[in-house]
Amino acid sequence: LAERKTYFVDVILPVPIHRAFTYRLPQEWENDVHVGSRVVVPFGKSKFQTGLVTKIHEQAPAEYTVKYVECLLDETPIVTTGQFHFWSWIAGYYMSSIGEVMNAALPTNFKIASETMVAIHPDFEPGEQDMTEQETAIFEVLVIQEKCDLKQLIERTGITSIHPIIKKMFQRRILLPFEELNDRFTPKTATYVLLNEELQDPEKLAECLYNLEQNKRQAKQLEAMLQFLALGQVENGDFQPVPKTQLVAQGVSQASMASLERNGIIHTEKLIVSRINFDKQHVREPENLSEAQHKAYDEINICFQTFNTTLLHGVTGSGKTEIYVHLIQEQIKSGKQVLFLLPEIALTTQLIQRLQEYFGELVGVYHSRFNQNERVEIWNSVLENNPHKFRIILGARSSVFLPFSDLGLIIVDEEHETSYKQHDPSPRYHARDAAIVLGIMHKAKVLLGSATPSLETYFNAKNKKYGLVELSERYGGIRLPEIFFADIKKERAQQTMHSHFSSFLMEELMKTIEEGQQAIFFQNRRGYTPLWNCEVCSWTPKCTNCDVSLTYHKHSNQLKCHYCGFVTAPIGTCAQCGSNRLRMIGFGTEKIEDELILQHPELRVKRLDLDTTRAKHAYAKLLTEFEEKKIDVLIGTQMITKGLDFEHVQLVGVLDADMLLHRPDFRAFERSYQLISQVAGRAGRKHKRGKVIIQTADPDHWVLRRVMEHDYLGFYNSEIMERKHFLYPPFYKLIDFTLKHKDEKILQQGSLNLTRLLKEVFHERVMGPEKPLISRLQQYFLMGIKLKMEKDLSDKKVKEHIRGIIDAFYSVPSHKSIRLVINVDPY
DNA sequence: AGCACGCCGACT
DNA sequence: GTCGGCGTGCTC
Repeated sequence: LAERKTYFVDVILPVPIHRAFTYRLPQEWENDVHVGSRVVVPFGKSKFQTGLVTKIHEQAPAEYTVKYVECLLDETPIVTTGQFHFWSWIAGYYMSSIGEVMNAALPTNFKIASETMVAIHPDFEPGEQDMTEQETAIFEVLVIQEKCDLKQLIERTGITSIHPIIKKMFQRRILLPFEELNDRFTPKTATYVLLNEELQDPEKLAECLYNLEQNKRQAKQLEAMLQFLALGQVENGDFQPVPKTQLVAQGVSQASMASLERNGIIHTEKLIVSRINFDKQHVREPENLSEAQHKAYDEINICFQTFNTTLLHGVTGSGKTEIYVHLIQEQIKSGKQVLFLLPEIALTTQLIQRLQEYFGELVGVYHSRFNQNERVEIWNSVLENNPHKFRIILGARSSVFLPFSDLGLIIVDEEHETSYKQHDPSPRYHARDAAIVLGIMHKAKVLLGSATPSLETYFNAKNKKYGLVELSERYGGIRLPEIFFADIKKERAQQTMHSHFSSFLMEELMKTIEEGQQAIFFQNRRGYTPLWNCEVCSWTPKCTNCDVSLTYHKHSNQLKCHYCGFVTAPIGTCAQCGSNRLRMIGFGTEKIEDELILQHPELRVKRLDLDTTRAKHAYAKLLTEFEEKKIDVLIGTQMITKGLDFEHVQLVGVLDADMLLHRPDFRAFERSYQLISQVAGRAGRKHKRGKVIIQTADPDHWVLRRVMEHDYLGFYNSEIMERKHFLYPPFYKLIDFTLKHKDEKILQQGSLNLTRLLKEVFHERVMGPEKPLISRLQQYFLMGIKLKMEKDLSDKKVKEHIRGIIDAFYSVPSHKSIRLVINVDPY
């Protein structure tokens, strides 16, 4: 009798532990398990988790008793070996665990845990499928409960080994993971015209058309019907719904459609316009490139021969997108996959639509706030390298994690955007930098695009690490806006200020409105007043959980903490000295809105910031209203700077440039240059040059001068000198350590100890410990330590050292309760 | 990161 | 006397 081998699997679990977990594999799955298959495993005292198999072996661990794999979810891998390499790079470089990377990479619906909610599949028809006794038991619980997590389901049904059954029920589309509907991005609906059911039969349809033809009074209806049939016809002779707007565009009148509906031939329905499926019939050829665009396109291709990564530095409105489209087209022709990265907010814009018009269903949109089932669908489609679907992925930062196997090109649009850097849950990766590494792994080319490149990127391009292509001509000959300064200091002295508005700005606003045009006011701060201040003792109200002064929101009449969400009622008297002389310092979008309305009640003023776009559809609604000229002045935070083009914006006002410039952060000037240039780019139309007015107390500030002259290179040259002088990126690499603890004493001691340990290895490269700007967040005191390192230090060694130091740090009992956050390349 | 186990204060 | 606070240590 041959001896049976026992197999074990090493599994990645979504926990911040730098260790592999070994499980024993039941015999029944020995032949089906693969590296890259998901398994459900017991983890901890009473929980289940989804893990990913990284290794199959026969070495039984000696020091502990191994648990069994509970359920094998995939008979074929869902993650490629290439992805494992990429994940390890992310984990190593950004100092997170591989489990955390997995967590960021996999769509939620891939992960089944004890707390996963399941529900009955909406398409499930009762009686259609035979169910076992156990399946029926599960089903019945869900009939009553609608949704239920797996832990409860085990309790209610008494089935101990529930995962394999759930897995089958998912596959048979009886159940699905339950997902809360996301309000902000609910599916877009449109009215569609459909053929009535009985006319789907070709004979009936022919008869119907004949009848229409016979009756001269129904000529219009016949015409409408023929239009409809032409638009709706698909290859196999069936008819699909046609958008009503499309029929109207073809000249079909509402009246004839209504008649057809009355005669029982057609009907209309509100249908969801799918974001990922696109009608093949709309595919059209990309526009031809202008001469300048064509030149840039050729240069990019030349750069790609020598460089993995190339920067396309194109001024706003130079038509970078058209160049991207042509590059994508080339990749598609040679059968390659394309990844197109965009900042989170830009994903809601016209760009998606435009690409879908060119590439139809080859375009897939991958966005954390889209439906999770759609995400799984895209994942699987990319994984199987389906040549007809989702060859082009348009996505936010997390789309670098898709299972590409044949990637030819990665485009990172608006490369300088800070939202490419993940902040909160670890891994704190930068999608642009990760994309470059991904490109190298795939031998794919990477194109970075921006009108205002990050210093790092431009530095690399200048130093021949990346290719560089400049596109300085605006498409269609539209001129860059003219930029002026409103000297706040002077106007204050002359008393010509109208509250926060200079008379210069107001005069220009009135001119703009008289000409029937629109204006955008930019103030990068929401709320009403960021600071209340007692005139007597200079006390300010602060958050009880964070070391942050509270922002007053007038509309809700609340004092809010923008860091933890703490809310309290406004106070009339100083809590310290009891005086009632509280004055407001600074201003946010809300106050701008209020005062503009107060001064000009005739203007239609709206505000676009986090507070006004939280509600369902609010963002899209505001934009449409603005587009339709139902708003004269749109006041907004940086949300309005992102990739939106409005036809009628003639004036852009930057209300407080100084606030941007004087932030205590080494990137403040860079951010200011980028933000102001971006808002400025919103001004101007086909026939008239736009105007930008920047309110500042220091109109001679060199950064503002460079903005005014549209002189990126000049800005870059000065700023890069500063960076070099003060040992900042791109010359030096930064790693931030943040320690958190509820007890300030313990934190202080811990910070000093960690600093000492770091200094033993890194010496003068260690800065701190220092109280960060916000020294308390959500009841935790914070302490910061910075590491500034020469670029040529071995990254691997640096991180090995840091690992060792952290282990040494946590071996001290009193440090165990201190939380440590490491941020590599902080933004 | 969760989460169970375990040791000290304010309540029936 | 207990219920529950969150400090500590573990997860194959």
